[in-house]
Amino acid sequence: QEEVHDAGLALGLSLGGGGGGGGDGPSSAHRSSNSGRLTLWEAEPSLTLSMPDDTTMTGTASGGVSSMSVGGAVKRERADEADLGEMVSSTAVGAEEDDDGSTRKKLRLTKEQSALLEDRFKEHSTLNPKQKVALAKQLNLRPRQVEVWFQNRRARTKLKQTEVDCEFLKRCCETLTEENRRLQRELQELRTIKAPPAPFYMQLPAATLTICPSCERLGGTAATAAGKVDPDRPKAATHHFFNPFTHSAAC
DNA sequence: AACTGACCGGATGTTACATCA
DNA sequence: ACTGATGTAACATCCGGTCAG
Repeated sequence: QEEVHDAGLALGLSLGGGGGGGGDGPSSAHRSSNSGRLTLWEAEPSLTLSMPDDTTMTGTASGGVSSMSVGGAVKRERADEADLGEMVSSTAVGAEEDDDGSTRKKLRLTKEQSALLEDRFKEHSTLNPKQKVALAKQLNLRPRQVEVWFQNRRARTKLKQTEVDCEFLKRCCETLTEENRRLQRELQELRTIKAPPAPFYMQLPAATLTICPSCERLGGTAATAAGKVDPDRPKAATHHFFNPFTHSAAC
């Protein structure tokens, strides 16, 4: 039955009850996670119809536990994946017992395992299937464990980064709030200064407003001709209008 | 309490196959 | 009979959330 099942999967055939139904009980599909499939980074055209290392496809089903979503669309292999029956870490400790399937397995990675995983994560936060299998072999772990470790690591790294970003934004917000308060106070002070009555020149037509009350210089052509005004500036900007707030910054 | 390995459910993308015009 | 488009099933992988040691 295993052979038929695996062969069917290797050829991409869907067996009646396969996949979903076959997911119940100890899984017979002890395949590498990407076996029989051509992925983008595996540019090997023959992979779609061939199963590399077919001899490993008959791995033991001992300890195999599989889970399946309600809809049956997704089946996960919690059990050993291809030829990994012996890959359970001999150094890791944890609840290996799975008497009724309800106890959650949990091991503790060794320092060496963690260090190597961290190193690889620093290089790349994701692994392709080949890298995953190779790393699992190197660590004496199941590929699934390596995969889960990377998933958790990504999630927790993202969480930490989110916290850092949140803290940064919080400080930005505080800074801006304080700045806003300061500017509001400044504005309030400026507004409370008794504004002088509008000078007579403010009531005159714009064409006549050519004298700056602050410096008493003529604006327009006269000032420009005197070399007091940047000739590149627009002509309108060369007029010396009185600004009660800035005391005529134009001067 | 914090950390962390494992799991679940949903989403998404890929591939093979079946069907139909 | 052949072909391209489309739908479906199976699967892998990822993520967010959660459980539990």
